[in-house]
Amino acid sequence: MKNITIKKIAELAGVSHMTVSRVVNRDKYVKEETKNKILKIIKKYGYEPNYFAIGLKTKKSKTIGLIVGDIENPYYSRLAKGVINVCESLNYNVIVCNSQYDSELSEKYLSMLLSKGVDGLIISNIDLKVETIKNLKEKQIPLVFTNIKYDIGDLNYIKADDYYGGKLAAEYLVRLGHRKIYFLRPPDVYGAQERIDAFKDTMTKNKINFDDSYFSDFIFNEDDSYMATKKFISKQKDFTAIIAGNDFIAMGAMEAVFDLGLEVPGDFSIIGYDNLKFTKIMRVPLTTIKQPKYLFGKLAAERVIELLKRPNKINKKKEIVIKPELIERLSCMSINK
Amino acid sequence: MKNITIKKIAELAGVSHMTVSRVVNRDKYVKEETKNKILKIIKKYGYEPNYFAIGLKTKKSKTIGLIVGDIENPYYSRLAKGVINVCESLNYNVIVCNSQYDSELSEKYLSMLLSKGVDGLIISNIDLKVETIKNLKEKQIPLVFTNIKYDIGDLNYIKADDYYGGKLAAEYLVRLGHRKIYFLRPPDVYGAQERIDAFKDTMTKNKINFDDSYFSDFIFNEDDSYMATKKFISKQKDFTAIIAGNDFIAMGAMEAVFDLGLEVPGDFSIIGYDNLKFTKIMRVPLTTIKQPKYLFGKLAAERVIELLKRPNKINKKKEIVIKPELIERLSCMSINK
DNA sequence: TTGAAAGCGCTAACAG
DNA sequence: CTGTTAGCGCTTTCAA
Repeated sequence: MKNITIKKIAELAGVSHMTVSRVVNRDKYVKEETKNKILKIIKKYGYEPNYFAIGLKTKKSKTIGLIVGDIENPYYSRLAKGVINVCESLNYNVIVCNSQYDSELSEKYLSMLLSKGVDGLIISNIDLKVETIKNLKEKQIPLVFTNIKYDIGDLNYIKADDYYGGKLAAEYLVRLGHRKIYFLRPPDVYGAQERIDAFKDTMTKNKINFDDSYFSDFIFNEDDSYMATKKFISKQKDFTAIIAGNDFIAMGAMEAVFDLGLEVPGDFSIIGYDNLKFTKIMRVPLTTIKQPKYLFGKLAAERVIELLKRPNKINKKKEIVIKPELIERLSCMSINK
Repeated sequence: MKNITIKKIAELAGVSHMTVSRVVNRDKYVKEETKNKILKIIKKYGYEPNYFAIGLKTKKSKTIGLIVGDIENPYYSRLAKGVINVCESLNYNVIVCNSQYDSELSEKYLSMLLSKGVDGLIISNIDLKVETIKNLKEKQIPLVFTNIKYDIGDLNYIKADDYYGGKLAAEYLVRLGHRKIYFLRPPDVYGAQERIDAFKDTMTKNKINFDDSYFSDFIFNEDDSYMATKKFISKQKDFTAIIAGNDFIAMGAMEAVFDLGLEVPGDFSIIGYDNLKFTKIMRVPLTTIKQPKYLFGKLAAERVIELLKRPNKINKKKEIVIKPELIERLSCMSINK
């Protein structure tokens, strides 16, 4: 019943297995008549070519590997959707690995993916060892990074213009008259530093003083953010605005402000980052910076598949940069007199 | 440089490739000395056994297939995280397919997964043809369904007690004194009907009249819900509560109520379903029914891997039922005098 | 404890 | 247009 092989089909059709192979692979050199006959038998017995045998010969898996930080985070799940939808429409499957932001785990999953012969790799915001990347390059495997950057030449990137995004947020608050702006730092992901740089540059350009006390430690989730916000507010009373490293951080910050009996945006203007879905239905709809996450995934998938179809391009660098966008809602207000 | 095979390692070590195979597979019948020598060479040349060759012989892929409705939906992404984390910790990878709630696509992805020789399958809330399921059963492939049910015996399920969940919601509102409760119906996923039944039973038991006008059409997302809510409120003025089929539906409903200049819970009590993360930071923190989504994924993965290790159990039915839980927040109020 | 032989199911290369 | 041969890289079986 099971395991119908190409040979059995050939036998049943009274031809050699090669003729069957040709039919399966749509080779044109098969007589119409023989072809139809074989097709009928294939259908009747539900023959499916053996994936491993094909892989063994062709070294192709029709599978793409995707490593993300945390698939539950809407940022990644939307990106993953972009990747999966594109891949599936082109008859590739995607193995999703959840690194939990752990770079050792990332390395482990990477080697699992490699050993499964994935045809291409999309690595999202994960920090790998430079040595690992170099190995990957040597292996000539199509490789696209999203929102991360390495000091190695000729890699493929899909990334947001984070400096620009950071500037968008900082300039907006400054324009609203804010001078003392607290920065709740996101984890040390790619882009974080550029956004901090943009903040500092904006402050400097506008002749606003600031120092290290304007920056929190790394904040990993909304609970961290809640604590950090309560802490800084209790210490310093003259801040009027908060830049949150991402929307979850903004969420925690907003909760903290409310729990202290203060108002958003009355006492604190808050701006987030990412424009996750929930931001528009928050207690105070959140002003934030929009990142096209689905697009990151889609472009990354398209690029990786292009690369695997044209191996000569693999070592050509390509960088696609996407501009983020300010989404104004109600969590920021002007304090200009 | 590339493609170091077992034979090359054998040659380098001056043994047969079988001895290398034994070392790789931790067979004990290898002299300590030879073993170490081979291990050293393996490490030196970075030898990795070829996945396809192994698969061709063993028919095992160390891969699990997961089909979800929409990976971007927090319900599925959290479930997927449960699946992925468990699988990865046991050295399985997972191919994630995004069916977009389309049952034809689901069938297509299913056959892609099958042709890739996945060792097991987790199918989440997706409606497949009964015939397809039967085929799957014949193939003896480990198979676990989450939150869906078929009229075929001896299948493996991980599911929530949806009747109980529905009852929880309905009884809660009735207890608060509500009599005219509008039901915003979720898409026709598994469990939806049981929750509606629970609602009807609760109403009947409490001698509360209701009819078809108490139920909306199927609602697929927050925008649908927004429209549907505006519509029913404009028509009927005496409803005091809304049961939303899921939290996104509740989100749309709440927006609509506010946009009509009405209050939650003052004019309408709203209860959601799922307890997604964002519900606690909504404009009015949402009372909802908690479903342990990570647990669904975790249990499904554990079960599927158990099954593939004990093939004799594959056709034994097992149903794990999880009780949902009421999470009281601020979106419902008592109207008892 | 080790090795030789066979073969998993397919495709590439060539011959007819 | 069709068939033969060889071999991808490994494991299973059996023999030594």
